[in-house]
Parts: sequence; C-alpha cells; structure tokens
Amino acid sequence: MTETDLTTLFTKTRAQNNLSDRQLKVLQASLTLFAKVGYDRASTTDIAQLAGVSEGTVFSRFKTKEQLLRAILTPFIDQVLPLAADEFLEQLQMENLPHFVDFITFITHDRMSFVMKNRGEFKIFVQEMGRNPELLQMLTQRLNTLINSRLSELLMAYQDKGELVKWAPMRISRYITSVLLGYLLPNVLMSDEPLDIEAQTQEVVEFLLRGLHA
Amino acid sequence: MTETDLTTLFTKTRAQNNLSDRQLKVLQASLTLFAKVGYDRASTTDIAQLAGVSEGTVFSRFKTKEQLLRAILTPFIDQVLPLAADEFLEQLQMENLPHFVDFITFITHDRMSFVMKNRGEFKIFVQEMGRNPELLQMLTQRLNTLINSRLSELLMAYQDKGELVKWAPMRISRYITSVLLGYLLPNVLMSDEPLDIEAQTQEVVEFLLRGLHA
Amino acid sequence: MTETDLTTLFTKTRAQNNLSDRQLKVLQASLTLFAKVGYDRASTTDIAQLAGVSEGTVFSRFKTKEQLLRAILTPFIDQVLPLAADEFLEQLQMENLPHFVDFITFITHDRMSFVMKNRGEFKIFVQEMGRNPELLQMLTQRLNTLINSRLSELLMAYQDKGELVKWAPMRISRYITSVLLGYLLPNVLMSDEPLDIEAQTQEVVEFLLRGLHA
Amino acid sequence: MTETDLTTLFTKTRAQNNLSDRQLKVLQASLTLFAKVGYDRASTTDIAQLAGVSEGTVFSRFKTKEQLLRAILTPFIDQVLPLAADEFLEQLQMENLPHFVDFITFITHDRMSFVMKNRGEFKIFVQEMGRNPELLQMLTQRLNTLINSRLSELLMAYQDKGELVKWAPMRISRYITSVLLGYLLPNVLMSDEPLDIEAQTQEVVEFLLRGLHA
DNA sequence: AATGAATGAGAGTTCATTCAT
DNA sequence: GATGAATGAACTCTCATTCAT
Repeated sequence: MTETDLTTLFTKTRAQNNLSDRQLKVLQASLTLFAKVGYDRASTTDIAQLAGVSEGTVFSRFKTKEQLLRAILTPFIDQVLPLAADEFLEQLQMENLPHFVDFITFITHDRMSFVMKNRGEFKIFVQEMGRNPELLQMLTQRLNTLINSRLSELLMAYQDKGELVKWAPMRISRYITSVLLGYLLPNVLMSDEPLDIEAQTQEVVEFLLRGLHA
Repeated sequence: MTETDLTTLFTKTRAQNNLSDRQLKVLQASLTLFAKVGYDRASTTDIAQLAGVSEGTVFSRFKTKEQLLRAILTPFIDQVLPLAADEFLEQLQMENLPHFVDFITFITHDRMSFVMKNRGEFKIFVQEMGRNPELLQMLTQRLNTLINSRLSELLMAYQDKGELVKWAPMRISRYITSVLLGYLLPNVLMSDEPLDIEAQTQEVVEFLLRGLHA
Repeated sequence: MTETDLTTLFTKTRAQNNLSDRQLKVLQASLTLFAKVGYDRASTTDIAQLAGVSEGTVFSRFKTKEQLLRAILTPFIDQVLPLAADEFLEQLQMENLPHFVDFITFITHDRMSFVMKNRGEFKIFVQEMGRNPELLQMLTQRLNTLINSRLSELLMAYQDKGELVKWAPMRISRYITSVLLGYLLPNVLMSDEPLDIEAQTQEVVEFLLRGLHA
Repeated sequence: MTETDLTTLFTKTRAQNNLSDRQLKVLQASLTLFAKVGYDRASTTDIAQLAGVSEGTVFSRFKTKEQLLRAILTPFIDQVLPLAADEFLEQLQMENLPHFVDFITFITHDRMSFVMKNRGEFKIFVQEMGRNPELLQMLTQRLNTLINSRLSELLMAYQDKGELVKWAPMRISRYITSVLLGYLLPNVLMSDEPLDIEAQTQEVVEFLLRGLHA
C-alpha cells in the first residue's frame, strides 16, 4: 500500500515554505478545529489556545483567518493531493498488476486506507465544499487532468486485454469513486470508529468487477 | 414520475402550522441563504432583508436562528422525506414493474428528478451534516427502516425471479445510492446548470444492471 | 384598626377614572409584575399575558409603559396614601386616645397592618425610589404637610399633658417611622412570611415609649 | 473616626485581582452608572463611553454585565464590608469607651461618616436589594454573625455596668440600625447635599440613649 | 518575533410601541 | 374597542484583527 500520510507531507511542504515551529503548531491546531467544529465556529482564540501560542501569533504569518484555511486547503489540492496521486500512480505502475481484478483491488484498498488516514482534512474539505464550490472545481479539474493523462493509459491497457468494459475512462473513474465514497463518507463524517478495510475491499471489488468487466 | 416537490409539501405543512405569509417568506429566505452561503454565514439581518420584513419579524415565530434551521430541516426529515418516500414506494408498487431493468430505471429517473427539484434543501442538508452528524444518523436510521420494511420485499421478488444478485438488500441499496449520489452531488453542490436526466439515467442503469444482475 | 386596603381604594379610584374591566386587569397585572421582578424586567408582553388581554390592549389607555407605572404610583401618592392618611387620622381622633402609650400602640399596630396589607405597592415604591428620587420627594412632601397640619396637634396635646418629650413633631415622627420601617422593610423586601404583628408591636412600643416620654 | 473608604479598599482588592487601568475604569464607570440610573438602565455602551474604552473592553475581563455587577457587589459584601467591620470593631475596642454614651456616640458618628463616604455603593446595594433579595440575606447573615460574635460582648459589658437595658443584643442593634438608616437613607437615595454629621449625631444619640439606658 | 490587551464592526435577540384588521 | 402581527431601535455579547510593548 502507498504509505502516504498527509501530515508527513505537510511537514515536507513546511520546509519549503519556511514555516517555524510555532506556525506549524498554528496550522495543526487550525486543522484540528476546522475538522471538529467547522471553519466558521472555530475561533482564532481557540486556535491560539490549542496551539499554545498567543492570539497575535496566529496572525503573524497568515494575515487573516481565511488565509489560514487556504494554507491548509491549497497545499492539500496543489501539492499534497498531486504528490499523493503521483506516489499512488507510480506505485500502481511499479506493481505492474497483470489483471484488472488486481488493479481494482489495489486501488480500493489503497484509497480506503488513504482516506481513513487523513480523515481530518477530508472532513474539512467536504464541509468547505458546500460553501466554496470553487474548491470542488479545483479538485475535480486536477483529478480530471490526472485521470486523463495517466490513469487512462492504464485503463486502456485492461480494455485492450479484454478485461474492462470499453467506456470512457472518466465514466469508469466516476463509478469507482462513487462506490468508494459511498463506503467512506458516512464513516468520515459521522463516526470515529475504524473501518474494516479488508472486508469492505472484498465487497466493493466484487461489485465493481461485475459492473466493469468487459 | 413521482410528482413530489418539497416546496409544495412545505406549503402543505405550512397550513398545518399556521404560518403567515410573512413567516413563510422568512422561511424561504432562510432556505435560500442557508443553501447559498451556509448557516453560519447567513446573518439574520440578511434573511430579513431578503424576506422583505423587519429584523424583529424573523424572530416572531422562530425564537432563535437555530430554530429557523430546525424549522427547515426537521420537517424535511420527519415529514417531507417520509412522505416523499411513501409516495415513491406506492408509485413503485403501483407501477408493478415486471423486470428489474424497469425497476432500476424507474428508481434512477425518479430519484434524480426528486433531488434536482429540491436542490436547495439538499445542499443545506449536506452542509449541516458536517457539523451535526446527528442529522445524518436521523436520516440513515429512517432510510434503513424504510428499506428494510418495504424495499426489501420488492428486491426479494426480483431475486426470486432470478433477475437480481442475492446480496443483502442493504448492500444493494448502498450501491444504488452511491452511484446516484456520485452523479447528483457534484451538481447539487457546485452548479446551477440543469442535468440531462434522461441521458444520465441510461448511463447509470447500464452500469447498475451489470453490477447487480443475478 | 383602620380597614384600609389599597386594592379596595384602587377600585374606588377606578370608578372615578372610568377604567374598564380590562384596563383594571392590566393595572393589577402590572402591579403584580412590577412588585415581583421590578419595572424594567417586567415586559409588557408578560403583563398582557398575566392580565389575559392582548398586547395592544395594554396600550389602549396608558400610552406608554412609563404611564402604566405612574398610573400605579401617582394615585398611590396622590389619592390612596392621603385617603389612607385621612382615614387613619380620623380614626386616630375618633379613638380619642387619652394617653401617649395608647396613641403610640395604636399607630404602631395600625401602620404595621397597613404596610403588610399592601406589600406589593410598597415593594414597587421602594424599588422605584432608587431610580426616581422625585418619588421620595413627592412622598415626603405630602407626609410632611400631613404631619405638620394634623399630626402635630395631636402630638402637642400629649406634650402639654407632660407625656411626650418636647421635640419638634417632625423629629418625633422620624423616630417612629424609622423604627417601624426597621421592622417592616426586611419583611416587605425579602420574605413572604407573615409578621407576628402583636408581638412586634409590643417590642416597638416598649422602645419608643422609653425614647419619647417626657 | 475609622478611616475606611471603600474606593481605597477597592483599589487594594484591585491589586490582588490584577486589574489593569482600563478594567478599573470600567469598574468605576459601572459603579457610577449603576448608582445613577440603576443596573437595568445602565447600558454597556454607556459604561464603555464613560470609561473611555471600547465596547469590547467592557467584556474583556467580566464576561457578562451580570458579572460586572457582581464584581462590584461581591467584594463589597465578602471583602470590603467585613474588612470595614473589622476595622470598625477594632477601633471600637481600642477606644475602650468607658460609658455607653461614649460608645453610642462613637458608633453613630462613625457609621454616618462611613455610609456618606460610600454613597455610590450603598445606593446600588439598596436598589439591587429590591430585585435580588438574596443580597439582603447575605448581608444580614454576615452582620448577624458579626454582631453575635463580637458586638454582643461589648454590649453585655455595658449591661453589666448597669448602663444599658437588658435586651437581646440583636434587638438593640436593630434599633440603632433603624434610627441610623432613618437619617441616612433619604440622603443616600435622594440628594447630593452633604449631611451635617455633627448635629445629626447629637440628635440621634439623645434619642437612643433615652430608649436604651438601663 | 511574540505577546495579549484593546478594538469596533457586526452578530443574534428583545421589547415597547404601532396599526391594519 | 380589542387584537396580535409587525416594527426597528437598542441591547448584550463575540471575535477577527491590530499594535504598543
């Protein structure tokens, strides 16, 4: 499985952006509170308290609360997600999965782990999407590019082998995404319970294979 | 297609609750603004302005802004959705659809229309779910009961006919719901463009039939 | 004992002022609420509810809440208290009390009963005095006139008989009033318990006699 | 005379509570306005203006208007009054007044000065007592304890000397208090004129001595 | 760079008062 | 006259943001 963990990636991007210890703490506290109570109900006072810094410090790097949100979401979209996608796609190519069943199993298992590992960010994302539809647009645009440029090659290979229905890659991706989210979203939004990824993977793969085989 | 339209149903429940013209305007303005900018960013001053009433009137019937939200969501869950579900299931039984393909076609088309007709409420619902997970629980509980008590009979009939894979009704419902939402949510959250329901129905049905036939 | 009861007197003054049933109810409800929670915290909505009338009716006779207060306090000062004082002084002259001890006993007992009977009004009065010092001025002025014009005659009679110290009537009245209020005020302001008037009278008289005898 | 002045005592308790200059200004402005127009009619906006601070500052230390009131009254009851009482009783014992006439003269003069020095606080106290009867209870309880534990010793000494009537200390205190308040309250509530303490003391002492000698 | 007291615009809410019915 | 829905000014309180230290 891809070892991607957004917090680790955050730490990497931090280095690039010259974030001090204190500023990182602010960012992490924001992440926690935004995920817990939502952007609007998370006060900068509470963020400062959770981060263990003064109220002034919250604004030393990020001039407004809005910038604080973007400081979390923009790298998420611009750097973290692509980085994760790259890692994921490389992994996918390295594995050199001979059959579509292996491919779909790998994807399902890997993406489920990925989302469950980064619940917090996803929750903020889902919440903020309602208010900032541009977010969703940015995301879908990026994913589309990704899918078109690299995933479609892989899919077409399976189509050529006669293992995958000959629909447009976008359409196939949408089904995969939908079914995965159908399993993941209730868990991300509602509960703190862990998910039995192995069992769920089996179920999802069984269905997707039926729906998507040639 | 089921003719359910939540605004119509709202108007009915209004009569029951003795809502005056002005109070209904307040409710509609709230609905609009909550859907547009979210509960937290919709100020009661703006609601009053949009409704064309004074600020005091906003609080004459619903004593707090929170009650205003509940006045929209509670009937949505307690009255409107069940009513819609009943209507839907009755329609489903009346149609007496002989084959699973007809059944799944009807459902897809009907639910797509239903959601697109009631975008505003669904958007609020999706947004508030992030903050009030109880909402999602209330909803899923209601839907589960519904599915178990009435939908499973219908599904089992098709299973007995050898037209539907013999999985638990809950599992089958989840796939149907996921795929439908995969088509609907981006549209509800992001754009104001209409959806080509006929074309989309065809696509969805094609996939679901493959995934779910016996 | 003088049978004065302000509610009865109110009813009399009502006739003079052409107050309808509804308006009287409003006045009584105001009296009750003003005494219970104070003028500022008694809302006109609550007054209407307690009076069993609509919110509009509260303002049909008394155009403002302030007028409502005055409608209670002004007759209290202008009509009820003088009327009560007249009644009291007539009673005092009728009794034709030969000795100062009888005189002081009668006064103590009678005024204690009077205040305890009209707790509600007194409580409002005491509360409002803090804000409207004019009230106290109106009251003291009236009482001074009263004392000078009629009570001083009586007191001087006892002074001539050699039963009462030869201080100015004002000074003597002040001591009597102070001691009485020292017994009454805590009860009026704080508790709903009845007062053992007989026992208290004995105590007060014993002290006042010592302090005021010739 | 005891030199107690509540403003000075306030300043002391301030140091203990780490009140900044601005917060002290807020407290003093509250004191002034509460005394002038009463708690309910003193708006936090006006308090801010009088204190020369922003509206936000009014709530920076004391989170609600109610807490602002308590910040004035609670130390008044819990710290200032007991401290004043201690100081007063110590003074009383130090003076070692040989005769009851000296004792009663000292008390009268001292307490009159004390109340006149702290008019503002007493006015708030009297006003709020009407609404918060618990205040009066707290006060009387404290005073009773004080009188029972320390004042009664002193009184009993005079009783043993044959200079003071043999009534219960509580009863004696009540007469003293009543007569003092009879002189002080009209002045505290109504006017801003100074009181001729020397002359008034003579009058009061003359009366109390007659009423309370053995 | 960090602090946290201070700011003030704006939030939700109350309520005396009005007026069409 | 009585009603009660509607009004809107004024209220208490919050919070993102600033800035002297």
